[in-house]
Amino acid sequence: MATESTRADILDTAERLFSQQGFAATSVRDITTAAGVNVAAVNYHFGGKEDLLRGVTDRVVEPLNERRFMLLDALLNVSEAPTVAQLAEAFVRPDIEALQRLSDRAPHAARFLGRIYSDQTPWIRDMTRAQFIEVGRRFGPLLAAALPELSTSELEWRVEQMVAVVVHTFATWPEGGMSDQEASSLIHRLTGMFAAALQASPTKEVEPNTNSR
Amino acid sequence: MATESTRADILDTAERLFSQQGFAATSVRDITTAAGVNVAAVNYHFGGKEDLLRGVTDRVVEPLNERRFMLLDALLNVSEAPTVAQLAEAFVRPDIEALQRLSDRAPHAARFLGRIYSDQTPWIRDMTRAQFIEVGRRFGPLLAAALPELSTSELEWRVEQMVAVVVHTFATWPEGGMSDQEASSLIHRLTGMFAAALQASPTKEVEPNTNSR
DNA sequence: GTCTATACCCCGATAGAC
DNA sequence: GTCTATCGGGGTATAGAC
Repeated sequence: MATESTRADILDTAERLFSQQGFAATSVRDITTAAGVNVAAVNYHFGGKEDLLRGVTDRVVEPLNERRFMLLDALLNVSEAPTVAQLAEAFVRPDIEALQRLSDRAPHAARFLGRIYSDQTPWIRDMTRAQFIEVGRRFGPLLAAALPELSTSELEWRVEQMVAVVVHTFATWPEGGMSDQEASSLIHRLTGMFAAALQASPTKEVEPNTNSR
Repeated sequence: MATESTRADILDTAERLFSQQGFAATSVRDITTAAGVNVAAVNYHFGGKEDLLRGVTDRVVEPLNERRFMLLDALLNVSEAPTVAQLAEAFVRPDIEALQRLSDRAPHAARFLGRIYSDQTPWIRDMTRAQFIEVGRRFGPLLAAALPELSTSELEWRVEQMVAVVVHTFATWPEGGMSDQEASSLIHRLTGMFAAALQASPTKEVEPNTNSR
C-alpha cells in the first residue's frame, strides 16, 4: 500500500459500488469507508462526487475506444465497402473482448458502464454521449452505404436500439467475468442478431418522433 | 385542491421527478415541496419512500398488463399457432398504445417505467421482475413453437434483448407524448425489427453464460 | 502533496399538536 | 387527515495539520 494508492483505491471501490447500487444511491462515505481512506480524500483527489464519476468512467471508456477504433481501422484496411455483418461484428467485438480482458483488473467495469450509459439523467447523459457520437460518425456512413434502401431516420433508429442492447449486455455482465468461449459465443449471438435486425425490410410508414441518444 | 387529492398529487409529482432524476436522486422533500404538500404526507399516505415507489409503479403497470393480456387473448382466439410476426406485434403493441393513451393523464409514466425497469439495484429488480415473468410464461411456449430451430437458451436470450429495447423505448419516450401516427409507426418499426431479430439463423456455438432478467 | 478533523446542511422518519 | 417540530444519520466541502 504505497503512498499514491489512495487514488486508485478510491477508483476501484467507486467502480464496484456504483456498479452495484448506482451512482445516486452510493455515498461518498460508502466509498471512502470501504476503501479505508478518509472522507475528504474524494474531494482532494477528484474535486467532488460528480468528478469522481467522470474519473471512473474515463478509466473504463478509454481502453474500450482505443480497441474499438483499432478494429474498425483494421476492417477498413481490408475493404472500403464492408458488409452489414462485418460492420456489426466490428461494432460489437471490440467492446466484448476489451471488457472480458478488463475483467481481471476491473471486474466491475462492464456493469458500471452499463449503468452509466443507460442513465437518462441530463448531466450524466451529456457526459457519456460524446463517445457514442464519434462511433456513430464512423459507422454511420458505412452502414448507410451497406443498407441503401433504409431511410436515414430508420437506420439511426435501428442503430440506437442495437446500442441499447449492447448497453444492456454491459449492465447484466456476469458477476464472475466471462471465459473466452462465452465471450466468443456472445459476440456471435450479438453479431447475428444485429445483422438480421439491421437488414429487416424497411418500415412502410411516416417517420415517428426522433428519440434521443 | 380537494381534501383527498393529496395522495394523487404525490403520485403525479413522484412519477414526474423519478422519471427525470431517478429514484435515489429524488428526495421525499423534493416531491412534497413540488406537490405543495407537507413532508410528512408521504409517510402518512404510503409508509415510506420505497413504498411510494411501489405505489407509482403499480399505478402505471396495472393498466399496461391489463391491455397486454387482453390483446394476447384476442390473438389466441384467432389462431392457436400464431406466427413470429404476430407474436412480436402482440408483444409490442399493447405497451406502446397503452402508454400513448396514458400520456394525457400520466405524461411521465413511460419514462418512469423505463427508468425503473432498467434499474439493476437488487430490491428494485425484485420488485419489477414478477410482471415480466408472467409475460415470458405466456409468450415463451408460443414463440418456441414458432421458432423450433432455436435452442431454449438462445430464444430466451433473444427475447431478453428485445425486452431491453422496449425498456429503452420507454426510457426515451418523447417528452410531449406521441401522436397516433407516431405510435403506429413505432409499433411497425419495433415489430419488424423484433421479427427479423428472432428469426435470424441460430448461432453455431456453445452456450454463453445466461444473463439475468 | 497528501491526508484528517470537523463544520454545515439536507435526508427520511416520527411524535404529537391541531 | 394534515401539519409542525425535531431526532438521528449521513451527505459534501473546507481549513489546516502533517
